[in-house]
Amino acid sequence: MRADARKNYELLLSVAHDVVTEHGADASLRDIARKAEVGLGTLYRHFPTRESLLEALLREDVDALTAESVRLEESRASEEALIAWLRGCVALNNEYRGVTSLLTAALEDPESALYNSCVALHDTGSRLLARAQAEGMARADVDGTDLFALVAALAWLHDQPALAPRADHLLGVVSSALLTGEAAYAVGQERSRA
Amino acid sequence: MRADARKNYELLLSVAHDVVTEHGADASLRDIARKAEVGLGTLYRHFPTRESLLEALLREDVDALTAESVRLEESRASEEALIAWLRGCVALNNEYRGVTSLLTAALEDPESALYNSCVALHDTGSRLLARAQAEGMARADVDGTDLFALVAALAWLHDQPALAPRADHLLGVVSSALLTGEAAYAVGQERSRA
DNA sequence: ACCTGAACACCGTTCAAGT
DNA sequence: ACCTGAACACCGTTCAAGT
Repeated sequence: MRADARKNYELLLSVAHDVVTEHGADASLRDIARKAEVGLGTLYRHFPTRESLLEALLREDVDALTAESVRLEESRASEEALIAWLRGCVALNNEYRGVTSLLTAALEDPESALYNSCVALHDTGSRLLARAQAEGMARADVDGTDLFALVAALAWLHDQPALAPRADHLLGVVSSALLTGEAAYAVGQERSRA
Repeated sequence: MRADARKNYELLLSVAHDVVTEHGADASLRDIARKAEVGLGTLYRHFPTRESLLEALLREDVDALTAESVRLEESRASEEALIAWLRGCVALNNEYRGVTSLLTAALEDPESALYNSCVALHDTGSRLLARAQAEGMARADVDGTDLFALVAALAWLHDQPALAPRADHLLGVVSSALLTGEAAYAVGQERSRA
């Protein structure tokens, strides 16, 4: 990439971070180009779709969560690891407002720039879920897509001003549904101590 | 209301029903006016906001669900009534795509045309929840807003093409989290017989 | 190679002018 | 009273013209 192009790319990404933080994932692309003092075509050249821009904004976080999940799988009890990952994945979705619908839509669109990130999250969660199920700590009638859906639903709640205050509490409620008897009890205890 | 105005009102509502069914709650208002062969200002005169249009589209359903809840409260066991209402409320939210975010946003905006419908649903659910809790059939650490949030989250899942196939199953998972020991077991049995 | 911004086809919303 | 549609200020997306 030419030096001037690289500079524009970095600048756009930095401005996009600010604008998307303020206005959410459906922020005006025109606005981003304007604030970066760059032609609208330059934005489209570097980020041909809204998804590709968000992919660039989220990539680091997705990689970090993936790496974290490896650590969780090695060092924590399966039910603890599963819930910790769930919290992390919800937090990732809440990095920017409105990202959850985009990420969810990408799950069945291999052409989407967010597809790989999506699948990475889906598969990471699936593995932690499968381990917890193998140990009898998570209910057997949910699969990786169910887990993805629950994460998305909880993240969506956080984006709704009227419901955001309850989102964290409901994460606990849903977690307890995900885990089986003893494990659910333990999470409940943890939560009531907090 | 003058006869010609009434005719336009009914026509707009009928066209809006079709267009919103096809394109969801964020359908183009221009498109609705165009298809009704009516000036754009006429649409705005009858429905000053998008919310007021959706309110008119949903009113009957909200009333029906409210009436149904009275019957449920009188004739069914508290845990059964709660879950039946939850299913009904999710179904109402899924009448048109994208209605859930509007309904949720209205919950804390008394100026919204959807505010009354929203509060009606919230309070109806709260009453059924309180009864189930009083009988020890529902967990005590959720309130009416939590219930509303769970309904909204489940309805939102139904709007996501990638997750819609799991929405009904997850309704069962969430229901089991809502109910306490014996009641949750009963719902589980019901579901595995289905 | 890369950048620019006008052009096109859409929105939501308002409001002066008509009947 | 009620209706109409032009006008305004925005979008996303494309692409000919420039450097």
